[in-house]
Amino acid sequence: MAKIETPRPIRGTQDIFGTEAEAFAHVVETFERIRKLYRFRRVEMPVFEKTEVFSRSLGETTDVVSKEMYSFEDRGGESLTLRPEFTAGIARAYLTDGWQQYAPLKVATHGPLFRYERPQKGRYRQFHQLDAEILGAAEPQADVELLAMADQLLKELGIAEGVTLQLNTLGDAPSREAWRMALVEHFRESRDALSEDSQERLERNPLRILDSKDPRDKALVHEAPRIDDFLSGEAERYFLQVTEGLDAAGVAWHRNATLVRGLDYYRHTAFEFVTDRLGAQGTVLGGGRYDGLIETLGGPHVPAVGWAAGIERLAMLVADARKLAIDALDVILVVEDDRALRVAQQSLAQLRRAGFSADIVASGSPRKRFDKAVKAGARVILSFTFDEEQDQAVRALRGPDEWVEKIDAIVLPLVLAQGQ
RNA sequence: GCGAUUGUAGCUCAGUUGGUUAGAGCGCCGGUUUGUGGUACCGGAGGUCGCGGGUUCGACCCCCGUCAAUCGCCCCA
Repeated sequence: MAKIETPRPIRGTQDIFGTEAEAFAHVVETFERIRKLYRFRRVEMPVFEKTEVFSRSLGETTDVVSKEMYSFEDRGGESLTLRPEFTAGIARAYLTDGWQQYAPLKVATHGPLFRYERPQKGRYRQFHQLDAEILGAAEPQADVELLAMADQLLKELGIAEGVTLQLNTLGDAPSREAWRMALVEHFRESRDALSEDSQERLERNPLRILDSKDPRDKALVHEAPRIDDFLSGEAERYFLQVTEGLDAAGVAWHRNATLVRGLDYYRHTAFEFVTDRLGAQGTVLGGGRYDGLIETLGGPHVPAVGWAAGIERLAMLVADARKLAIDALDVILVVEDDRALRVAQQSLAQLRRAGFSADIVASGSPRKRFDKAVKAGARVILSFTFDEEQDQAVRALRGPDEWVEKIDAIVLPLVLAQGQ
């Protein structure tokens, strides 16, 4: 007889369980609470979109679009793509669902995203992000508000220590373009001294050379032209207002003039919250301003800012910090004699209805059940045995008096009512 | 796509320079002890040693291939 082979999980997907799942839920719950404090509206977005939603807005040459998208044809022959990020889909909805009427609009969401990449620590093919966006707001105050929210989120998760906010400006479109050309010129001069990867980047995405980890590149990056020398007066003023706003809001930040973002649509403010506690995947939350994005989807000029945070990465930090409350179990029921099973089941149902978290041990060798119950770590152990003389089940409780009292008030009447 | 490391019981791992029938702890199941008890002991189920080739009288061990996981490069949250 042929053995049935168990299907394996898809590479880069995760089955999250136990402490990790609790940490994951804790991150999402904290985010939900905080986004309400900042008055961000909850939105639910589709997990897939027409491929062009992403290919147009992220830039055809970016790695995400050119080699990391899960794209497929549906039965109608249309090219669809599992979302690799939230922003593009939200921008699309802003146009197609008439959200322009609510501008400036603050929205928040979270859920799974998909990128075909080699999995490693803190990086998965199906991963999960929190996301917050402000659409239709050109003021630096919007950037500040978003960053303050991110900062508070990390603090309330108890993981702010060792996480720093790296902040930069990419300038407006003319500033960014002038800087880009100067960078290309600078790196071309010493092209042969660059790493192989960076020689490639020089053609495709020269800004990325700036945050290369290769020591050969680092030397050249050190002497590279800085964005500050290319900022227009307006761009400079904008950045100043952001940093002053952060100072006023009490959000600590560090200028990082070599911080760039991977996607084409970013302008002005760019930022990352970074830690060194997660190996190579140190970015825990990242985003910036994307004033040009909505135009690439055929819409009007709509200034916007947003960020996304990796839930898995946040959850790993939370778990490290052991900030999680263990599952509270109020009462564990033990059926030490199967003749007491009915009363136990009755009690279990009533206790749960009364709001106690409760579980039951009623299988395996009866003489070993009590030990199992003890190991469950409940506040109260409620044991059911059978009295031969009275010919009925009897209960016994152990635990702190106030708990025993409350629980017995529910259980005792059920025991007394047996057989009536 | 590239590199490094690792694949032995449900889990965590031993397994000598290649040598009889591959082990332990935990967990699970059963029994004994105790008898209001987180004890101790005994027993049981569970392995094609990731998969496929090769070398050898003989492979968990050596060689090749392959798959997977982990970590890193790239890229990103």
